This record gives sequence, C-alpha cells and structure tokens, in this order.
Amino acid sequence: MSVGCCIAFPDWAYKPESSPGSRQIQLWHFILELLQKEEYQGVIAWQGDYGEFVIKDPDEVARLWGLRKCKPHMNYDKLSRALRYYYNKRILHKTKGKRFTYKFNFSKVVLVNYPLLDMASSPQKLEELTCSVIITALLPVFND
DNA sequence: GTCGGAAAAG
DNA sequence: CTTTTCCGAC
Repeated sequence: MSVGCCIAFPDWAYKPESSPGSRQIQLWHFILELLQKEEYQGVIAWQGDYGEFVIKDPDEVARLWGLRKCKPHMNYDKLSRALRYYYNKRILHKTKGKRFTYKFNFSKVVLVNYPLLDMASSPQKLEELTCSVIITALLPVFND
C-alpha cells in the first residue's frame, strides 16, 4: 500500500515514474479517463453496481485506444484480451451475464484523510461514494 | 461474446 | 512487466 498526498491506494494502482509499465499509459487508466468524460457516455459509461461499467460501443473504444497507443489495428477482441489479463491482477473482473460489462475492484482502494469525508475507518462509507468521486480523486495522482 | 494459452513486441 | 496478436474452445 502506497500513500499519496490525500489518499492511499494499493500497489496495483501505483505506478512510479521508474516503474516499467508506467512509461506508457495503462489500459485501465485510459478506461478511467474515458469514464470520467461526459462526451464519451455514449461509448462507455458507469452502469449497474458500484464500480461497474459497460462498453456501449466496443469498436469505438478500441479505435480510441488504438489511437492513443498508435495501434491502428486495435479492435475489441484484442482490447478485451488485455482486460482479461486484469482479472488475475484483481484490477477488474467480469460481470458475468452482462454484455460488454466489467467492474473495477475499488474495494481495494482505501481513502484516508479525505478532505471532506472520513471513510478510512468505515468500509461502508466507501461503498456509498460514487465512482466519479473516486476517479476524480485518483486521476490527478496518475496524471503528470 | 468470453476465456485464457502461447508467442512476441516494447 | 504490460499489452498486442492470433487463435482454439466453449
């Protein structure tokens, strides 16, 4: 567990500059990025349970991802394989039965000394937080 | 559609 | 190490 300025998050969410995988944007980070922007709600959006999101337009998400990584031949088949590698890493898991739906493991994300809410001692409080609050808190840490 | 092995790229 | 590419199996 690593500690940031205002929040503490698991090591899977922490990628220092020197870390091998940090040189290029991580897929799950990119997903979080799209999820945060309203203009992509027709392409990918939060839906269902806490941390759950649905890819409404798989081809478009793949196109956007390919654009970011300069991989013109990216498609949902390949993007989804990358997402499946996250299962064992406990970053994501599949919401079975729901098409194009995955779920972030925010249960491993613990916020401490949050400016407005005191949830460090109450796991229930974390569940009450909206995903957008979590993302808004996490993204500044990951961005340059 | 989803899964996960295998090989390979960076 | 993460992700890309390819693909057989269900």
